[in-house]
Amino acid sequence: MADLARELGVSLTTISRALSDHHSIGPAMKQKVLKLSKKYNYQPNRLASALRKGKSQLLGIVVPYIEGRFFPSVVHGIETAARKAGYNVIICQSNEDVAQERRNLDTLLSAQVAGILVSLSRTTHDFQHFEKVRSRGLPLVFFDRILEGDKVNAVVLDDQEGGYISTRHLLSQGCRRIAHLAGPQHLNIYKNRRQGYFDALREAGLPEDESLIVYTDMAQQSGAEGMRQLLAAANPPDGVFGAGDYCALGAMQEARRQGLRVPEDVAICGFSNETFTVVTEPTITTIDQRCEEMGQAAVRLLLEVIETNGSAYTPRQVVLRPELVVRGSSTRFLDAGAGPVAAPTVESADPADA
Amino acid sequence: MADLARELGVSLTTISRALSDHHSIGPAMKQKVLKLSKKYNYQPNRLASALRKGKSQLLGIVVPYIEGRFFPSVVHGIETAARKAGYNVIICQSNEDVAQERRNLDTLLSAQVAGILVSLSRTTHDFQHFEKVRSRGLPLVFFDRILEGDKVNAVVLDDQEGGYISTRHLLSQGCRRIAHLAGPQHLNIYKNRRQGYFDALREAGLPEDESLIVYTDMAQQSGAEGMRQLLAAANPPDGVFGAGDYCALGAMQEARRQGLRVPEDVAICGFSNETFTVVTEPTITTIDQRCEEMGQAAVRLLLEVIETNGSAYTPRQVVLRPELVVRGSSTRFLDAGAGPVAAPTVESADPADA
DNA sequence: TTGTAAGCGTTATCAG
DNA sequence: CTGATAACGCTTACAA
Repeated sequence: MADLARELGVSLTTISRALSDHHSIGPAMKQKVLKLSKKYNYQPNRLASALRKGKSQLLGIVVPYIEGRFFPSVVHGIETAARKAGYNVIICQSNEDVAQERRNLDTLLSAQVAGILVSLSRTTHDFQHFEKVRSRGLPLVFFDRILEGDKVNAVVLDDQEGGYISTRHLLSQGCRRIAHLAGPQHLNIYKNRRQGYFDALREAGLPEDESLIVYTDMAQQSGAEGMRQLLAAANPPDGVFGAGDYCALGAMQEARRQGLRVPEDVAICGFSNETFTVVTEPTITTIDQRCEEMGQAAVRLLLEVIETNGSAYTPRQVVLRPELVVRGSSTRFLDAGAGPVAAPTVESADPADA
Repeated sequence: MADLARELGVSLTTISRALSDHHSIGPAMKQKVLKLSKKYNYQPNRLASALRKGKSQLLGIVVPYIEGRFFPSVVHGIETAARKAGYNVIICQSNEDVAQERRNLDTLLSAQVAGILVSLSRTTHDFQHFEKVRSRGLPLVFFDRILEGDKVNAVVLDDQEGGYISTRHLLSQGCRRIAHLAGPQHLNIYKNRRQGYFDALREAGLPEDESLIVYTDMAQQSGAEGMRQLLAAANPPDGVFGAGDYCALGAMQEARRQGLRVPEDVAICGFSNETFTVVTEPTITTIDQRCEEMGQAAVRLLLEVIETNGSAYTPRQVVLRPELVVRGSSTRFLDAGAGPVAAPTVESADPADA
């Protein structure tokens, strides 16, 4: 900047104003400055700018890890939305460890981020370490994994709705005895998915039948075992709603192993829209968690808080509607009259060149 | 810091020295400062520090995107290694677009990162936009997707070796007519995988038989079609090396559809160790690309360059050895005498709670 | 519309 | 071992 000022015979201030599009700057001068800055390949030093302004253009992300399908997709959504708004993101992993999560927060505070997006580690049971963040008035938004009961900004998926539309879909496909492969009930997401399942049954006038529920650890093998158990019963199910894709897959494989046809003899739905659901035979009907949208919504909410800076902002919760993705494992015939359900999507698994 | 100085009646300099563990500081004073800084919950301002020192503790990453299996895993490796060395990472996506890649670089330069890690976008065909980086003397390391012929620091996978060990494994399982589902040959990775396949055949005294090679676009469906073609021939293969997991899966499904047993009638290997390879029936033998290690190696290399700052550093290429992961689709009997090949691994697909 | 000067929080230099 | 001071590159009152 100093070089430009010297060469144009103006002050640093003028240069600064021209570059940052300040209102009180002549268009002629602005053009001159911009042109010269191009020529000199000027790169603004955002550190200096942020230091002076007391606000950087960085957003901090804390996630348990960056693997599997869910978090990378959310991060992808966050990065994309953040960049669009002129922000960069700095990523931290807690590795499911509160202590590391605390250190992550310190790091982000030190980096003077403009706001923080967090999905809690599994070992986080209180908000103590977020007090420091809050006391600095640093905007904070949680996504997916949150602690209940606290008034915080958050973006979450409506898991209950997910269980509901999934079960409803099975009903619409003619299933009348629908089993549920449930997850650990101390985790909210699984409790809610189960509740949605109950809701749909009740709505259809069907009884809650505990013998149709198998509690699993969500693994493929556990799903297969659950299925074995269900099929061994006197009155086996004609539909299965799995709380996750892995256990749904295990169930499907077990059913086929026993000579049953999927979906004709037993229809199956999973949850999460894992990558593999599109490569199995048949492909698996599942619930999409709107990972990208979650990231985008989280950024949107965060920017809102950042912009309404200072003024008392009432914490807000954004609840995303899950999306039913109908595929082969549940498609007995095209859906009719069961509400807005998409026809089987044609999806191609896109192999990356890596 | 000013508060601490006032309260302790010493100068800012002393505080700074105590906090940054400078040698010329009394242990007594150091303790006092550290203690008080804890009490006041002092957070260093890394922006100010970086501004003054002219070097931040940030590493920049530019990847085409953060999805699928490969890039998230590499990023995970990078983040982990970087954090261990006291660095944070800023992530940018190029979305396979050179123009965006250029902007990403500008962003990172502006953020005053200490070094940059890049995996090139598919539309990048020259290094022009990296000149700016190089001219600033900013350390630069490429990984996975690089431009050949240039002398740069890079970490890549030995794809040829991958094709070689995969084919060799099939040979060791008794296969004698091994087909190859090849990828687009203008991409180096696929050309190299095919070359490794040839190498293994030649070593075993088997001829290169073009009728055993089908060129695919790597998609599942394309693999199925390729398999159909191969099986329709007079002399069908008893083993298939697919250049990717998706096409290998398609081939496997087609073989089973035609009543063949996998691996007994035809053994199959894929490439990339995609997540789904562990949930199929049978599970798919594949080549692991060492994603984590690639990230770690890239960081290691970058830090080396950063540390040997200024002095002429000769570009170095790190070549990672791919790892054969033996699973059901190729295991006819336990391997013996074919070199160091792992026994079938017991892996569990770990469903995330999300 | 432009310029002057102070200052963001830290560290390097030089002098005690 | 400690302190005063300048400086990193940029922004912003305030003054002209």
